[in-house]
Order: sequence, then C-alpha cells, then structure tokens
Amino acid sequence: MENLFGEIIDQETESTGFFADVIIPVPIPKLFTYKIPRNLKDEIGIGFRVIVQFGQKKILTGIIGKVHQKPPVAYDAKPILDLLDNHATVNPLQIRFWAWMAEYYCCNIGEVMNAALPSGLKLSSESKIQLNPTYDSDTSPYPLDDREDILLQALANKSEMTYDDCVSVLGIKSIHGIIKSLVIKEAILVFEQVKEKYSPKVETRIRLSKEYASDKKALEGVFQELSNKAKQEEILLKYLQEVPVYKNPDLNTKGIEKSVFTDANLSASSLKTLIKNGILEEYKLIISRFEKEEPSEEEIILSELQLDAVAQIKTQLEDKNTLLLHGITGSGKTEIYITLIKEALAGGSQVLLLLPEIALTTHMVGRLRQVFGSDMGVFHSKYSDNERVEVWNGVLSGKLSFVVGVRSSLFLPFDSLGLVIVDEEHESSFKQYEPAPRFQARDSAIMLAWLHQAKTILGSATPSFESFYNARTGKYGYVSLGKRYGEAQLPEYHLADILVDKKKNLLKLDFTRLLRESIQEALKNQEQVLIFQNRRGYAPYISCEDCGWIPECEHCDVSLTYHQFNEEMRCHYCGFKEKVPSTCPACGSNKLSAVGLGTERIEESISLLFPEARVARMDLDTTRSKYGYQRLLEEFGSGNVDILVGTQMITKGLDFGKVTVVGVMDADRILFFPDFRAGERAFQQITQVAGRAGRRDKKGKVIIQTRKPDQQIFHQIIQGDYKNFYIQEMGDRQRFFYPPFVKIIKVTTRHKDYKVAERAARSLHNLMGDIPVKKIMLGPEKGLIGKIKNQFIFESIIKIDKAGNAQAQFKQDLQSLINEMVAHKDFRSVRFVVDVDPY
DNA sequence: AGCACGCCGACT
DNA sequence: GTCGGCGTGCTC
Repeated sequence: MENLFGEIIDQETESTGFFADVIIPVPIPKLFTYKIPRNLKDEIGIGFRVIVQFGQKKILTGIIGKVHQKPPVAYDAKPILDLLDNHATVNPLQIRFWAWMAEYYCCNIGEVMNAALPSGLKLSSESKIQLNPTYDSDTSPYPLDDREDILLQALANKSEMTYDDCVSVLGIKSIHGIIKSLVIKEAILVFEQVKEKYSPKVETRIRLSKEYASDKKALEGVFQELSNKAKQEEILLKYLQEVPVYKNPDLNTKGIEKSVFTDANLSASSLKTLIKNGILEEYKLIISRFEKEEPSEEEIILSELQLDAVAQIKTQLEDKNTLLLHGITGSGKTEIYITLIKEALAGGSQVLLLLPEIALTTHMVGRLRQVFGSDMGVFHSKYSDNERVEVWNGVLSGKLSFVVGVRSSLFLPFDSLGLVIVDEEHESSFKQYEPAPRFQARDSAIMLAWLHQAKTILGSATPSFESFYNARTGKYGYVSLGKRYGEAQLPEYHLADILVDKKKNLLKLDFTRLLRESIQEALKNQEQVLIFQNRRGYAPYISCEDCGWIPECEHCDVSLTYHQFNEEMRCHYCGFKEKVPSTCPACGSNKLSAVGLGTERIEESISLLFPEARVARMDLDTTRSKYGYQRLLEEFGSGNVDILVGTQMITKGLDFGKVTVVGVMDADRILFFPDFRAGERAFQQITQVAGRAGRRDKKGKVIIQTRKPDQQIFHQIIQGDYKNFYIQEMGDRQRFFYPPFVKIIKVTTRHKDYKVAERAARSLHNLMGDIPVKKIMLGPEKGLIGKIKNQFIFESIIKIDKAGNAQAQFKQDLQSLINEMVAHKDFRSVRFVVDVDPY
C-alpha cells in the first residue's frame, strides 16, 4: 500500500468487512477464517455450505460456523469462493451437537463434519490439466522431452485429463515433475474441477404439445395427417389411451413416462419424429428415489399390558428425560413405539428411531413402513449416497419428520426433535471405532435429545449395564414389559458338555449328541433350526499337526484366517492374503489342518451330518449385497431352509414360527473373551438367540454347547434372571473399577518402529500420571493385536473417577500432553488415538 | 490429513 | 549428475 489513498480504502473495507469462521472437513482442531465477498454478505449465514480454497490448490466444501467482523491479525484471509445453496444445510443445533461430539470424543470438528455430511453434499475437487491455448509447439522456445511429448499428444485429442489419466497414458506413477515442467514451458494449464456429487433422479416424460392438448380440432387434424403413418398413429393412440386428455386436459401436464412406449415395443424413431414435428414433447421431471407409499389408516390396538406400559412411560417422562424400556423379545415393543411416535408427530415434533444395522432390514421396519408410509425416512448404511442426500433433504425441507436409521442418522438436520428412541440399546454396533469421531450413538442420542429438549427412550430385552444402572439409580425412568406377547412361552434350555461327549466319542464334527438328536427330531417334524456361532469364515487358522506351525500375517501380529472357498488365508486386519501352502514351510509335513470353528465350516459339517437337510448360512460374507440379508430372511421364512447357520445376524429380527431348536455351538468363545464385558455380552447374545426358539404353540429348545457347564451365568441365563446376574456382575465391576463406576479412556500409540512406539507410549503414560485427577492407570501394554499394518501398537487404559468434571479435566490435559509429545522431534511421526468410552 | 519444500542414496 | 525417498511444517 504505497499511496495514502489506497491505505484508507483498505482500512475501510477491513473495518466494515465480514468474515466467516468455516468448518473444513480436515482433522485440524480449529475453524478457518475466510473473507465474505461483499455480494454474498446478505445471503450467507451459519450452516451454509460454501466453497473455499484450502492450501495451495485444494478446493473444499466448508460449513459456516460463525459470521463476524473481526479481521484476523496474523494472516490475510482468503475469500469464500462461492455459496452452494440459498439456505442453511446445517442448523445451529447441529453445529452445537458437532462441537459437543468433538469435545467429548476428543476429535476435531472437521472430522465430525466429515462423518455427518453425506459425501454427496461435499464437493470434491480434482486436479486436471488442459492444453494451454496460446501454446504453439513450433514457436515455443522450450524443447520437450519424450514423455512430455507423449502426454501433450494424448492431451491434443481430449479437452482435459485427470492426473490418473496421465499416469495410465505414461505408464509411470510419478508424473508431478513432468506436469510441472510442462506448466513452466507454458504448454499446459492446471485447473481444479469442482463437481457437485449429488444428482437428482430424473425421469423422461412425454406429453402432447400445448396446442393440441386443449384443442380437439387440432388433434383431429393431426390424426388425419398421420393416416398413412401407422407407427406414429399407433404411438399417439397409445398416449391418448394412457392419458385421456379429451376428458380432462389437465392430465396432459404430467404426461407419461417415456418408457411406456418403449416397453410397449413401439417404434422409438417414430416417437422421435412426433417430437421433432412438435406434436409430442419430451421433458425431464425430477423424481424421488423412494417410492411413495400411503400411511395406513389402521388403528394400532394395544393389549392391556402395552397400554399400561405406554401410560407408565408417559408419566415417567414427565420428570425424566430418558427412560429404559426393558422388554423381552416379542413383548410387543414395536406397537408401543408406534403409539408414542404417532403422538409425538401429531404434536408437531420430529422423531428419530435408531436401530443397529442388522436390525434395519427386518420386519420392524416393514411394520413401521406399513403404518407411516413414505412419511417415514429410512437411513441405511447400504444406501447409495444419492439416497442419503435425499433423506437429508427430506428432513431439511420438513417432508420427513420421522426417520428410522443407523447410528449416523443422528446427524440428519432435525430442528425440532420431540422423541428419540434407541432400540436394542445394548448393541455394541452403536459405537463407532474407526475413524474419528469414535462416538457411542446411544449416548450421543441422549445428548442430541437434550439439545432439542426432547425425550429419549432406550429399548432392550437385555439392557446394557450402564443403562440398567442409570435406571436403578433413578437417573432414567424404567418400565418393564414382563410377558411375551401372545401365547409364546419361554424356551427350554439344555447345557451340552462338549468335553464329556468328546470322551465318550459322541462328539461328531463339533456337534454333541444332544444337539444332533434335537436337530434330527426337528427335521423329522419339519421344523426349523438355528445354529449360532459368532465367527465367520471357515476356520480361524491353519496349523501343522506335526510341528504346530501357524501361518501369520507379514504386516500384523495375528494368524491368518482360513477361507476354504478359494483356498486362501487372509488377514482380517490389513487384507493381506496368501494361498494355502501344500506343505508346512517349517517342517515340510503335509499334515496341515484347519483349527477352530467358523460358520462356513459348520455349514459344511451340517451337510455331512444331515445330508437331507437344506442348509443356509447368514453372515457378513453372504449378506454383503444390498438385499442379501433380506433374501436370506425370506428364504428362511418361506420354509425353503431347514437349518440356518449364522453369526450375530441371526439373533436379530428373525420372527418365524417354525424355529423349535436353537444351538449355540461354542458358548465358551463368548464367555472367555478377555474383556470385562464378556459376561454381559454372553448373557445378551445367548438370551437373544434363544429368544428365536419356540413361538406361539410350541416350546422351543435351546442347546448350549460348553466345556464348563457348571458356571453360574448359564443358570442365570436359563432362569432369565437378568437382575441377579446384573447384581452379581456389578459387584465385580465395582470392586475392580469398571464402568459404570468409572469412566474409561483408552489411549493408543502407534508407530512403525517398535522401540519408538514403546517409548512414546511410556512417556505419554508417565505424563498422564501427573494429571491431577482421581484415576487408575493401566499399561502401557502391547495391544491385544501387537501390530497392525506394520504399525506397532501400545495401549494405556485410564479409569477415571465419575464424580464432577474429572473426565473433562483429564481429556483437556491429555490433549495438550499429546500436542507436547508430537512437538517433540523423536515422536513426530507417532500416532496417538484417544478413544473415550471405548467399551 | 494432504501437500509442498528440502536434503541424502542408487540409477538412466 | 538426477530421480525420488520421506522428514517437517503449514493450511485461514
């Protein structure tokens, strides 16, 4: 600013200038301040999507977090490049929710934004190159080398190329230097192409041109002209048949889908001619990806028990914000939910129902769809991005005031929630582990409800200890639904001792005699059987019978999982795979055998033991596709399958009357998992899968295979004695300082060098010890899996006093410790991950 | 997280 | 000699 005049002007623009603190989807713990161009000043506000440049070249979508007039002092703010919408995409309540989540779960708000916005609402930018129009190879003073020449010639045929295109044209991977050199030689230009990813679904429709639609005479004239053009006449007749415009000219506005003609095998070229001659016209209509369905008028009839529960829920929610609805499987929770949802909607509030992923394809959603029709949004993890954006926009526009969805539906743009329901609240899949934000959706839902001054209902047949504890201490309301709905009775449990059968030589392919006989009987009676084993694949690993050699992953500290179907061994942590060797690489023996049990192997065993039975398997591998799960369910429901083998998945939502036998292959595998929650989970999983047995007219049979049948937990499961199990386990939790008596934070340290990882973990651990907060620290220890993807892993567990703000205090100090550590030159490349309430 | 800048080994 | 490895510093 050399002249005075310029300086004055500059100061004036600065003092009256507007700035925006923008949330950027990058893991950096702050907002970034951009200048708001004068012409956008009046159109912009909190929650608007904007395009900004970040760094040298990246173009990103940001969300306005704050608008102010304070110019930054230390740097020059870049301008906001553009505004994407004329409305806020994210509301202020959401921004508060993001900020809370970032703080509570120790991550950056940008990471929350990344998880929250469907990627269809985030622009992507891609670097592309084009020919410099002023470039002329004949007059250019710079000679090109071979590669540059090849690239330039490839570019001559196209208007633009991406970096990836260049890589494939040249067949080498480092193209940056070549591009840079071409830019210097003024042969090409580099630019950033920004594209909106969401595209609405468009339907091509056909209608009569205006002049014929309302004018019968004119239309008759057309028919006369077409009298010798049979194909065109046929099309026109077809149209009039579908859309009787002469009866009601208004019908013409919507016309019909173009596909009607092609489906009827009418000539496409004649249709084209009619359009060209202006008799018909073609137009595009933006349509919804979701089919319209009318809500039913049907009245929900509640049993006396259910009515009573609804009344209790309402009374208790008068002075409690959160309530636990404890109802065993099949106790009719769905109807209770429907009643409460209807009432909340009638009062003008929005409603969110969270379900675990695997429960989302089951009959409950079907039932809700029947009742609420397309007024209900469904938010799936298997939905495409476009579908997600449509649900988002549906909520934003107020068209959808009720959404059923997985944990990420917490982020939808609700502005007036009245009720949040978390069903199957004990499910561990409500916790997100990777990537950040590592949030617990059930807990976050309670926070979200609080922000909206809404009520939360947690539903479960086997509540998490946290929730049950909160209910018993009066923090939450509590309503219990004791009886099974209808006539169904509790199943009959049997413990089958694997070791005893093995000694007596009665164990065949891992099936005890009791289980085999029970299956046989069910098959005879044409009843169905469920076999539960919470491990997919064929077998956990392969081992050499002679020397005990076990194949391990080269990059991770785990054994490779054996997949029989392609004779491959795979690492479930990094994806490394290898063919099964024919002989043991350690001793040369050819006695390599699979050890352990996966669903795939059980399926195989069943077809050997019961060759006449029709077997199916339900696990992650057989339900990957969008409708895979549903297809299997239908198959089983229709009776085309006698025995269904599966993981966790079969414990949810299977609601068929013909299952009389449920087998738990290996209860010990759940029970002896090295984790304080193992008992709780075993109780939940076994109870859940047992709940699938026996309905209406017949008592079911549940056979639990174990090597230690005399454990108390089995008797509590058999009695359905959740409360006593709880009281006993809680004694241990209190004695050994586990949740819900303390808050747990897990700090993971990762580095490719074992020594560095260990030293960094130790240093941080010691520093954490000095944080003045009441706590117990464990570790740092080598992770349960000591190495993943060539990174060595150490973990510290910190159990923090629940009282006061000890946890908040600790997290704050921890953050600055980590910053200190990372600033130290020895630990610069060490990764520290904080997981709050890791479970 | 990406990405640019900057300083040391094995190759046309 | 250079290409290209990844250490380190920054992003409004």
